[in-house]
Formats: sequence, C-alpha cells, structure tokens
Amino acid sequence: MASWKRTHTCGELRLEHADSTVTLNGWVQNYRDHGGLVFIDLRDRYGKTQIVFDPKFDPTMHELARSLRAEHVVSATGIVSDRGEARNPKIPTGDIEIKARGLIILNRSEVPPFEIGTEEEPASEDIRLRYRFLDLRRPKMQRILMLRHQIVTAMREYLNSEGFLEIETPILSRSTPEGARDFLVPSRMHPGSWYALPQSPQLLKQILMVAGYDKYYQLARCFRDEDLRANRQPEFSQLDLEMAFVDMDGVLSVVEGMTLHLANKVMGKNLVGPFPRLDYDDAMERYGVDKPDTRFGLELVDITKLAHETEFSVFKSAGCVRGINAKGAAEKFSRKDLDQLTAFVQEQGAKGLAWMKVEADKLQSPIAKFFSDAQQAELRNQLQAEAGDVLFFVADAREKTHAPLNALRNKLGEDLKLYDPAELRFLWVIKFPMFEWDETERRFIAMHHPFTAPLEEDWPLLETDPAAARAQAYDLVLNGEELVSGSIRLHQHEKQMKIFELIGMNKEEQEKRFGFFLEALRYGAPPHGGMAIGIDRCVMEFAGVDSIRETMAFPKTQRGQDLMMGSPAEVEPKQLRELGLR
RNA sequence: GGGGAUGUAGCUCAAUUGGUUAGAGCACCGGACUGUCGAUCCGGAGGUUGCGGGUUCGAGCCCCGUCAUCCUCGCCA
Repeated sequence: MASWKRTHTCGELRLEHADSTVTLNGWVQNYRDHGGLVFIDLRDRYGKTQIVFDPKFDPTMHELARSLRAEHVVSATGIVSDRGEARNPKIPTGDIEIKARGLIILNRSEVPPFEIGTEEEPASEDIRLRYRFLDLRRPKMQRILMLRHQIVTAMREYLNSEGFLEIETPILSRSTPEGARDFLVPSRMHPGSWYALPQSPQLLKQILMVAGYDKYYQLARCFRDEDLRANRQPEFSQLDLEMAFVDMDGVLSVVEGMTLHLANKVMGKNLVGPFPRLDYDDAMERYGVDKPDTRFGLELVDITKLAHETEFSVFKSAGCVRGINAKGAAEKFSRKDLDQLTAFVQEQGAKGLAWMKVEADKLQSPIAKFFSDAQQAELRNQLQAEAGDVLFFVADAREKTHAPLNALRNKLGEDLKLYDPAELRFLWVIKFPMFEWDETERRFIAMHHPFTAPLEEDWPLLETDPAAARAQAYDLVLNGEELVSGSIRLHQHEKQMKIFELIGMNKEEQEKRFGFFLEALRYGAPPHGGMAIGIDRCVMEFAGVDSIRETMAFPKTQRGQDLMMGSPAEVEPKQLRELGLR
C-alpha cells in the first residue's frame, strides 16, 4: 500500500500537473454518487479538488468511495487529468480532477450539525461557537485567521527591519488600580495575595525604556474584566510598541510606515502617507466624536445662534443645536423611517430628533412654522441645503449632542451607502485633553492614562485650568474605529508625581501603587513614547467583519463564556483549599 | 445594573384572529442513476415549539417568571 501522505494540497493542482500521480489529503466537502461514477470534492485550507471514482477501474475502491460522507478525512491517490469540456470554471483547480487509483479513509465524521462548505453563515452564532472546531474549518473563517496571520507577520517584518526588539512581559502581573477591572489570580504560595492579568504591558514597557531597549514591541495579550460588546472581548491582543529618544512625530512616523506596509502588502492597497491629522477639538466640533469615519462627509453644522432666535422653544432653550444635511435623501425617508431614526438617536441619549425635508420653495417639517422666512433662508445657507435634502437636528447641552449626532452620522453614512466599504481611510487625532472630570468620583481622571505627558506649552495650565490642558496623546483612526492609541510619556519622576497628584492620588498612594515605577524613573529614564494597536479590531476592519469574535479562534460570548470548552467552570475543592480560598 | 431583539425538526426558517394531525428547504436514512460540480429522481424517518407556571373549552401564538444568544446604555485609564 502506498503512503497516505499528501504530495500536494487541495488548492494547487493545475493543468500543468496533468498525467502526474499525486496524493491529496483533506475533508470530504461534497459527494455526488451517480451509481456509476462517484465525485468527491476534497477540501483543505488551500482549496478544493474534485476526485472521481470509476467502478471500471476498481469496484472495491468504488464501493468504499460510495460510503464517503461529509467531513470524512481521506487520502486519495490518483492521476491528474484534464477535465476538458467538463471543467468547472468556478474554482481555481477546476481545469483538472484526480482519477482515483487509491483511497484511504483516515477517519470518519459524525454528521456535522451544520454545513462546512457554504459561504453564508450556516448556523446561529451560539451553535457555531459550541462546535467551533467545525466552524473554524469553514473556508470563510480560515481566510480570516490566515489574514490575521499575515497582518501580524507584516507587523513583525516591518518592526524587525526598523531595528525593534520583541520582548515578552509577564501574564501574571500586579494589580494597579486606575482603569478597567482586573482579572485576579490567587497565589498559592502567598495566601491572600493576588496576581492580576495585565490590562496592558504599559508600565513594564516603560521600564524597558529605562533599561535601554529603545525600540521594543510585543504582541501582548491583554485582559479587562468589563462588559462585552461587538468589538470587545475580555482578552484581546495588542501590538504594543515603545521607543526611547523620540517625540510624537517619531512615533507617528514609525506607526504610519508600519500601517502603510500592512495596508499595501497585506491588503494590496496603494496608499501613501502622511495621514491627515485632526485636533481633538476639531474632531468633536465637526463630527461629535474623537474617532470620526472620514470616508464620507455629513459634517455637523452648529446652528445654535440661529436656533436661539427662532420661536421653537426646544431650540431656544438648548445649550447647543447642531445639524446634519443628508444630501438628496428626502425621498428615501418615509415618515416611519424618520420616526425610527428618532428612536435611534434617543437610544443614544438625545431627547429627540428634529427633521426638515427641503423642497424648492419651503421646508417641510413639523417645526418649520417656528422659523421665519429669513430664518429658513439662513438655515438653508448654513447647511448648504438644496431641494431633496433632509436636515436633522439635535438640541441639548453641547456634550450631550455628541453621541447621538455621531451615531446618526454613521448610520446615515451606512444606510445611504455614502462610502465604499472596502476603502481604508486613516486619520490621526491629536492633542487630546489631559483629563476629564469624573462626576461620581469628584476628581479628574486621565483621559488616556496617567503616564501621558502634556503638551510642553500646557504645563502652566495644569496649575490654573487642568481641564484645558492638552496631552501629547494620539489616536490613529481607521474608518471610524480607534485602531491605535498612544502618547509621549512622562519620564521625569517629579512630573509624573505631579500628574498623579492632579488625579487625586496622594504621595502615600503613589508609593503604594506605583512605587516601583516611580523609583525606576529616578534612575536615568530617557524621554520615550509609544502606542498600542488593537490587533483584533485591525483584523475586523481589514476582513470587513463587524464582530470581534470573527477575528479570533476561540472567542467568548457576551457573558464571557466559552461555549465549546465550557469556561469558566467550577474547580475541585482541593484546588481551592490549596489556594487558601475555602 | 438598565433597554431592546431572538429562541419551533440536526441546521435555516414558516405556521392567518388563540382552533383539525406544527409545515418547507437543506442535512440524514433507503432506492435508482457513468460527467456531476448547490447533481437529479423516487421513497422514508425526524418535534418536550428553550424551561417553569398561569389564563382559556382549546396556547407555538396571550400573561408572569426564568435561561440562553445577540445588539445597546452604563462600564471599558
């Protein structure tokens, strides 16, 4: 008996291989039994190839072939043959088929709960997660995980070529409150003490800078025990990067070079830098969000001044009224659609949604009557309105208009198909505020994180008006998703202590929580800065999927469970006793 | 913790106003078939309508509770 080991994959044979004898290994995707001829589509992650069994050649093998079912694993040996007229133009290997001379069933499969070979989603997500070993066998999932591999490979390639060192930091780490809830791991050897899983390797990578590893990166697993979303998992991956002896432009140019390398090499784009930069304040003004999707316009227009002059009491009394002009969309929105949009923005915190359909000679709207002719003309002017447009307005305190308007803008962009989903549009957002006020804790908290340096010229503001101080922090936004986030760090321990103080941490707490870090800063810490890229979100964007669960092999459900292995799970009482927990 | 959607055959879904024996496609099982490629044709089997309770002469459908999955607000330095 010949070897069952494959000589080729199921995706590589072409006409040029005709007449050679080959062996393929793979899963049976489909069988077509004609009583006489039996056709098998054999699939692996490289593709699929048709095998044909002819009873005239070997009746025993033909009978065996008739017993093949979906997802059996087989080794098929045979001769590569030109299919001639019978070729299948739909698949890359469709010019040839294998005329079987040998068949070994390596393993049979139970009837799978859903079909593996189809492109459309074959089952609901919980079924797919429960049978993840089958779900991941689907060509679509294999494409995504292969893309993910290419992305991280390209990242490593680029950074290695730039002289970066890949250095690992511990998973068993220490809780440093501030930020997300930690996952804790009890220590057996120190009962009552706990490790924490890292939310990011932030402090350790800064300490690596102190130690002189001036270009560092790591594909770091990060853990945050917070509620999940479509783009949030309790554990996720970051490309974590830090550089010493750089300023903001130094970091940005490396990240930009790497991002272009990724987009161009992996995605076959032809993008060039530099990416546009937008100040945080301008982003909030024009888009209502710090991560605008700039593939389309629909910028916000502030009509507060005009609104205050109208007779519409909601507008007159609101702190801020801002609008969006949905160009040419009047006929696309029925009254029912507009009601649904109103409900949509209310979910985002808006009190309501005012709308106006623009006609040649008037504005059609329940609130048009509150606007004088001159005011209507001015409104048209400010929003550059033309017949056929729909104008939307949200009125509220300024901060409260941001979320609903951004959500509305993104929804309109998507619903009205204002952009090409395949386009990759990058944008730097810079000059974030240092702090935001936390009403429940009655103190400032760091907007990025408390290790971020302010703009040099804003140091004086920290004494007089901390809320106005801006940080040397930067985000790289891709299609409305925050892809990269980073900052130049504080490297002088007095300045670091000053910032800790401003967020309400006294010297005692500083020493207790971050003593090791402050100490390191005293021993010749160089100026440094860096950033982190969310790998999973990056894959989401590049693969064009809208759930982070599609980008990782074994994701957890919204309630943090693995439906296949059944985690989290109870453990033996003995294990708890050893940990001193019971 | 709050709001919302969904849950019917292995899978995806349907089932009129609460009314006869809960249907279809795919998958599965048996049979026919030598050029199919989502094979085709004939036949068959397959149901705790998520779970528990209630209303009713009668519940897949209405009510209450609960569980699961998803979306979302809060949360995520």
